[in-house]
Parts: sequence; structure tokens; C-alpha cells
Amino acid sequence: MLSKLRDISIPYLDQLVDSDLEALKAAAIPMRYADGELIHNRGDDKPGLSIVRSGLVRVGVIRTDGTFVITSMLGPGQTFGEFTLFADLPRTHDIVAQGETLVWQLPGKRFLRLCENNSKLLPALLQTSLVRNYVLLELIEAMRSLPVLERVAKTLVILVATARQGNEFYTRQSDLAATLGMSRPTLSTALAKLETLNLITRGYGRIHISDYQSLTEWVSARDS
Amino acid sequence: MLSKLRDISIPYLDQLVDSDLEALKAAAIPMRYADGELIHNRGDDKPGLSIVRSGLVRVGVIRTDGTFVITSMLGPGQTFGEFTLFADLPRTHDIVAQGETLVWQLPGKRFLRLCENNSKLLPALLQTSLVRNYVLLELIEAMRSLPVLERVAKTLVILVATARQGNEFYTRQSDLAATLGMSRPTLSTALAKLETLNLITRGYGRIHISDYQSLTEWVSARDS
DNA sequence: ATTATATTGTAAAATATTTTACATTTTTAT
DNA sequence: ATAAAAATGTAAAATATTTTACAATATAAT
Repeated sequence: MLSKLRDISIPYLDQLVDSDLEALKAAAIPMRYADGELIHNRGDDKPGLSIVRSGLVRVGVIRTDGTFVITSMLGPGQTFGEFTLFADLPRTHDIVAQGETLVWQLPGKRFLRLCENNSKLLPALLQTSLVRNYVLLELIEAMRSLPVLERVAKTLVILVATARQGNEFYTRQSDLAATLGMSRPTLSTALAKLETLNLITRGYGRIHISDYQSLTEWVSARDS
Repeated sequence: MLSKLRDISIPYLDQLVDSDLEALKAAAIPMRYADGELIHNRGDDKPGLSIVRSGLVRVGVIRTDGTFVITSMLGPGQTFGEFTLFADLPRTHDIVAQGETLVWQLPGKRFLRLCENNSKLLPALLQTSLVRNYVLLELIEAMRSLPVLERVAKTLVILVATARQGNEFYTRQSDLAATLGMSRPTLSTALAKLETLNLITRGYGRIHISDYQSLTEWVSARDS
């Protein structure tokens, strides 16, 4: 099932027809963010949908000690902020730009009006949301049933697969460790082992997935 | 945020207007299941939406050793099977009836046709899906950042809150331990402590949430 | 009622992970 | 270029959790 992840994580925009795209483009407020810039604060309650157009966005929670606990990475065509629109919740996460990033900001009411006239906007959002659901369930399954090494590997696969953006994962080990709910030394040795197995390469502030296919197969072979 | 959980976990059916309800009722195939009966197998790929009408349904994975790893419990008005309809995935979970249960089964194509004429069916499904997303994120957060006792307590709150069905949780400790990704003895001692704190009562094959409010507050007070 | 089975409680030994500490490496700032 | 800061690698001690084992309790079967 893990091998299907990349295929089913289709970006929102890629699911829309041209007319929907045009309508969105006309309504959107394009915003540019620099590397590391905070796009949204957890707790913000101005409703709106955001769509990544280029670059990459990191979704997570900034802890008081500065560690960034990653929930997911979003690439071009992917969305965030749905909660604020349809579940009447404030932003549940901090959103940070990774590299130069262009984001379409769609104010809540404006997007809801568009939905009435463009029939595919809502179903596509539902598809996106359901796939994310599935991804989260896989993450939970990794956390509760896999030993450290496999847990690290599977989480890497999931985070990289859903971003759909290259195989370079920019993160400090301390952040990834917090994301995985383990200590940095434990993660560090796990990553060392994965490098020994030629599945990844470690760098300063980044992890390179040398061979996504092999890593996926390696995980699948020892998952459930 | 945990205190809001019960309020935002509004069952799908409760979000619909009467006309939608009527349309659903006319199209649904009512099915009765006895306690413990398997409603769906993981892997089934006949697409369809299922709606709990009465009773309770357990969503999870039955492991080869027989343990049931719970993902969630669904009460009246709540749905499952969306994946098969909108994400082209087979059933990702085993679904088991808890007590006498009535379920409306809606074959895929039939439901999709209904969506075209009943405008609220899809948005309500989106709302449901987004809330479930949020719940899963809270579960993940519990697993990665909370110590055992708090992790157990928070997971109990989440599972009970989303079911919206009383405060009696029928489960073997071995199943709940697998759900939490910990050993049964560890869970056992944690439950004992929670009982000492007058937050729950333990039974044979069940856990009673004596005071949902207090339990929620206790968790919130030591959660981030 | 009685026996058998399933589940829970709990302790000790074995194991895994965290914590702490510090050396090493890489990047950033001057 | 050099110094300072940040991040990573890694080992030892401290701690937590699992494993294993068995007793106690509750339910189911006869």
C-alpha cells in the first residue's frame, strides 16, 4: 500500500478542470514568501484556503524550545487551511516556507462563493482530505507497530511521498526526532544504519533519499 | 482544544437537511449486524458509503494474532467507506459491529448520483473528513509527545469523544495496548493509576469513563 | 455448581531508549 | 581566513518499557 502513496497523493490543482483553475486564479491573492518565512501562525482564525503554487511548504508545530515538529510537507498544487473554512477551527498548524515559495491565498467567503459555481472544487477537496486521512493513518500505524529503524524509514517515505517534490528532505535531526517522538541520538543512529543500507545519505540539515523506490520496498517488506 | 472535540465531531447525518435525509433513506439498503459481526473486511474493494443508524461500530485492523487495533468508534449518523468512493482505495480497515447495529449501505454509484442532486451531501462529507483529520493529528501528537499515562488518557478521550455514545468503552486491554503501541502490562498499570485518580473505572473487557469532563481537563492541563 | 477459558494484575529480568556529555563536523558571521 | 555558532556522531549511565511468568479474577461452557 505504501507504494501507492505517491500515486494517490494527487495535488488539488491537478484534479481541477481548466475552468475551475481560471476561476481560482482570478480570485486568488498571490503571495511570495522567503525561505523560512512564517506563512501562518497556529491559532490564526481568519478563514481561508491556501494553495502552494511553487516551492515547498512545511506544516507543523513550532514548540517553545524552537523545534519544528513536522506534520507534512506540501508541494505545488497542494492546499492547507481547509479546517478554517469547513470545520470552523482556527489554524491548527504553523506553516513555514521552505525556499522561495509562491502561495495563492483565497479568503474564506470568496472561495465558498466559487464553490457554488464550480462543481469540481469541492469534490477535489474531499479527495485531497480523504487521502490525507489515509496518510495519517499510515503514520499512526508506523508509530505504534514498527521498531525504530522501520519507523524512521516509513516516516521518511510518507513525508517525501506526499510532498511530491524531489528526494531532498531539509530538516534538522532534532526536528525530525521530535516529529517521530524519539530522541535525537536514537534517530541519529537509525539514520546511520539506513545509510549503511544505502537507502539514504545524511547531510548537515538535510537527508537525501538516494533511492526512493528501494526505501519504499525495504519498508514494505517489513511492514505488517 | 481537546474540550472542543465532542462539539466538532458532529455526525454526518446531523449535518444534513431533511430533503437530503429522505433521499438517502430511499436509496439506502438497511443491514442489521449482531454483536461482534464483521461488517467489512479490510481489502474489500466494492465501493460504497456506509452510515451507522443505531448501535456502534468499531473501525480498526484485525491482526493475525487476533488482536483488534482500534482506529475509531463510530456512533449513529457517522460514516465509513469514503475512501472507496473518492480515493479509489479498497477498504483500509476492518469494521466490526459492537452490539446490535443497524447500518445503511449505499452502493457507490447510487450515492454519487445522489450527490449531484442534493447539494449538501458532499460538503457535509468534507466537514466530516476534515474533522477526522484533526482527530488523527491529535492522536499522533499524543503518541509522539506525551508520557504513557497522559497518552493513555488522551487516547481514551479521543476514542470516546468521537463515538459520541456513552462513556463505556468495551475493549480488552490487550487490544487497547496494541492500539496505543505499548505492552499490555504497561497499559494495565497506567489504567490502574487513572483509576486511583478517579478518572476511570476498570472492568473485565471494558473501561468506564467515570467523568468525561474531569478526564478531559486532566489531559488538557498536561498537554503542551 | 463446577470446570474451563479468557482476561487482568503484578513482579523480576532483559532489553531498549533517553539523558547527559562531549568530540567532531559543517555552516555562518565577522 | 578565522572565530563563533549550529548541527551531528557517539558513548556511558540512568531510566523506562518490554518480555516473561504466574497469580488472581471474571466470564463462559458444561
